[in-house]
Amino acid sequence: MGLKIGELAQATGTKVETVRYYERIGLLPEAERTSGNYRSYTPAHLDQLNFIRHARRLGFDIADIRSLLDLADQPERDCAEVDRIASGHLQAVEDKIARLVLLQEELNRMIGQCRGGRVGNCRIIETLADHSLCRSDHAGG
Amino acid sequence: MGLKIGELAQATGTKVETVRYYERIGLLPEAERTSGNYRSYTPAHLDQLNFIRHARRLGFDIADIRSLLDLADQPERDCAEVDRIASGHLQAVEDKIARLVLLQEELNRMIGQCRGGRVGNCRIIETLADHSLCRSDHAGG
DNA sequence: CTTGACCCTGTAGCCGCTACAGGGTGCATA
DNA sequence: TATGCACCCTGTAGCGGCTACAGGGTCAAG
Ligand SMILES: [Zn+2]
Ligand SMILES: [Zn+2]
Ligand SMILES: [Zn+2]
Ligand SMILES: [Zn+2]
Repeated sequence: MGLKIGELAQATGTKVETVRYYERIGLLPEAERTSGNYRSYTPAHLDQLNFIRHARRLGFDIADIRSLLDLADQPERDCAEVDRIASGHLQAVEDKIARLVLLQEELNRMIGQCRGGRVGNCRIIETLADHSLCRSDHAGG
Repeated sequence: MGLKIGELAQATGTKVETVRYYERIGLLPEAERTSGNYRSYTPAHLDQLNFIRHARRLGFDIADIRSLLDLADQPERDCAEVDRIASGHLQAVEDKIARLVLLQEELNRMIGQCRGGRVGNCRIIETLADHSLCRSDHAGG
């Protein structure tokens, strides 16, 4: 017979609750049940969960993973859509990095201007109170 | 009299609902009410909300902002704690950047290996299915 | 026959908002 | 005076991606 949920979880580095969550949202297909109502997983479940977890570790969101699983199920299709999803995600990652680097620079500047002493004279507090002391926009998003 | 919530929101680039949310969680002090039960904000509220929004735009979480507001209220104190909070946040930002750069590299590799064609031969799908095709750990966290 | 590790369902919480629904207020205009 | 409209009020639920219970059932070992 198949894997119990705990075995599947362990084999994929997932928490048991997360496996159940994936089933609940329809990301992982429902497993057969044993006579005692335990879920019983197949190697196909194992593969799919590994795919999901790997994609998650690469930062794909669940909607993207749904699409990717769907595509992976149609091997005859052109992979342009796969490429589009991956490239879109890469772009999002790059945007995030760019925003974080702006924050990093601004925080470095702020912290570098603090010479110790009292809060009343602290450049960090002053800068937080007044964005015009910032160099970059570190905008919103 | 003071500012209405919509005016305060506009003046600080905040949504009205967000202002009420900050009040609800105790981040922004409660405003006086007019006879018609409208909130009426003072310049002190304006300053504090600007501080909060700026800190948020710099990525500080609400717990940190609470501490920073608390410290800003005690100008005689040593600013070491301020420094500690800001440096801790900077460190978190740098960790995030490092993780995202790993993802970026791995995604770039994946995408670069796709030569078009069918999903059944797509390197992106293959890599998602098998982490051993990855170069880095792009770990968890 | 009991212990203890595992499994089940269902629900609520995390963060930082955002988005209603369903009502009240206040001012301008007809 | 009535009507319209922009704004305000409270309360609650939803987002994503889990995580953490509570309160019960199952199963193998000793
Ligand atoms: Zn300082
Ligand atoms: Zn700034
Ligand atoms: Zn491809
Ligand atoms: Zn990998």
